[in-house]
Amino acid sequence: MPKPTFFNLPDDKRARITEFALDEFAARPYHRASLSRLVARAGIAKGSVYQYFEDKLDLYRWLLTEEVPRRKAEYMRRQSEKSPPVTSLAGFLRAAVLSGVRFFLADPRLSQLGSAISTPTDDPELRALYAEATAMGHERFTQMLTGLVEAGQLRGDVDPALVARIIASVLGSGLRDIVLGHLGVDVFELGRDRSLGERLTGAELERLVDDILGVLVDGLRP
Amino acid sequence: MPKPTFFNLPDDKRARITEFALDEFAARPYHRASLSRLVARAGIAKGSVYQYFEDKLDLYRWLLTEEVPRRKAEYMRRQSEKSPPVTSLAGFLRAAVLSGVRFFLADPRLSQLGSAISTPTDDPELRALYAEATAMGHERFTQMLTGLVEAGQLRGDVDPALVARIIASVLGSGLRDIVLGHLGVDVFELGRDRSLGERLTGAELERLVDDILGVLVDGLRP
DNA sequence: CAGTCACATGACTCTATAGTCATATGACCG
DNA sequence: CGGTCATATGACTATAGAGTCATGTGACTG
Repeated sequence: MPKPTFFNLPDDKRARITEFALDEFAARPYHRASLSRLVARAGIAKGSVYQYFEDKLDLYRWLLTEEVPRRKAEYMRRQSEKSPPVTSLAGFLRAAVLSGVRFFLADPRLSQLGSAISTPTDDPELRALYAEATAMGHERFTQMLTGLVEAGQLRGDVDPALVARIIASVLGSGLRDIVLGHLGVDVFELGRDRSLGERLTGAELERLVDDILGVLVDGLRP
Repeated sequence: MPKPTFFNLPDDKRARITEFALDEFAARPYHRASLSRLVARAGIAKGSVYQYFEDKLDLYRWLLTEEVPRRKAEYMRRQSEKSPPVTSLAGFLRAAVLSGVRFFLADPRLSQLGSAISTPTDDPELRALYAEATAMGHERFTQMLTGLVEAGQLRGDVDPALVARIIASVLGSGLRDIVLGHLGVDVFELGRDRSLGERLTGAELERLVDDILGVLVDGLRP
């Protein structure tokens, strides 16, 4: 947890530091992210970081478990207000896929950071952090699927936890790879130049999502 | 490319160095892997590494583009000799999934290294290396799928390259996550203690694969 | 005005890395 | 035996990172 000093900071200064921290930790894996570079860019002294946070991991943990989820939830809330509630499998998945891609394109930094929790790491401390963050999302997702099975919208002959993992792998890293492959760019390029994401028109996006959904819902059989 | 000196080495010495190099680069992402640790474990001098290779990347590139594919191809060849040739979609996918999981469990080190090519990286040199290695596999896979469409085994209304990506995401990182989630272990734990993989019995494996295939082939609809 | 308190600073320590290089070893040859 | 050539070595250099700490600053207070 950040120290009180961090929250006592003037809003604009705290916001500026947060932005540069998001930049730094989204652009590089944790161990390659550099506090020296962060402070140089943000225009603060090295020692100040340790006035605000316990250490590097404390800063990263705060971004990952507080700041990113807060921003993502806000984004998702705004999205879901625009569209009607869904009950069908296709509707549920369509909403999930579309908002996933849109969030991804809207702020690649955030989803890059968010997706870090599903990458394997050799560092035990990071692993614990990632496991904690992953477990929350996975459990909520499995519950939603169980609801769909009970409503007769989803085949019930397969373990919902397994189905959750399959869908998660397609909609998680899989979706990222598909969109990036379609755009012909790399996550880190996208992070540096957000306008690259605008290459994907609304119509192309719908087409892409419908194709993925078609395969997920109806399978690969002709 | 390794220097001639490396290939002039006595077979057992070269093999020992290769083993420790596989250990080191499988256990840690490239930038966290340490040549100092490698030479300490392998019992050679730091300078010797530079008698054998241009630099760290040269060693890593050799492992990734020569040694790992050679070993994987060997493994796959032995596997396919045991089973009859397949032409149906289900048969094709079943063989792909089963051999994928088995290879994964047989030597987590190799598949860990092999899967590194599909992880995003901020390092341009690594990205070029990974892109080269990925492109080869992806193209071959798309061609096989096109063949299945022509044989009427696979729906043809969706871009084969997209289907290839969906399947690849499920059978690639997705499959890894599913098996690991099922075992309740982590790739790096598995790499350190190979016996963990034996917790998954043959029957459980078949069941798991059939479930994944069922979802892939028939879709999520009840 | 003197004192206190929260915050800011950047030079510094400690540690680890990739890569270098002068020197040594030892097998083989004339 | 003397010399040459491939190979081995580990102390050393250069670089970069996280984290520390003594010192400074400036606003508010009695």
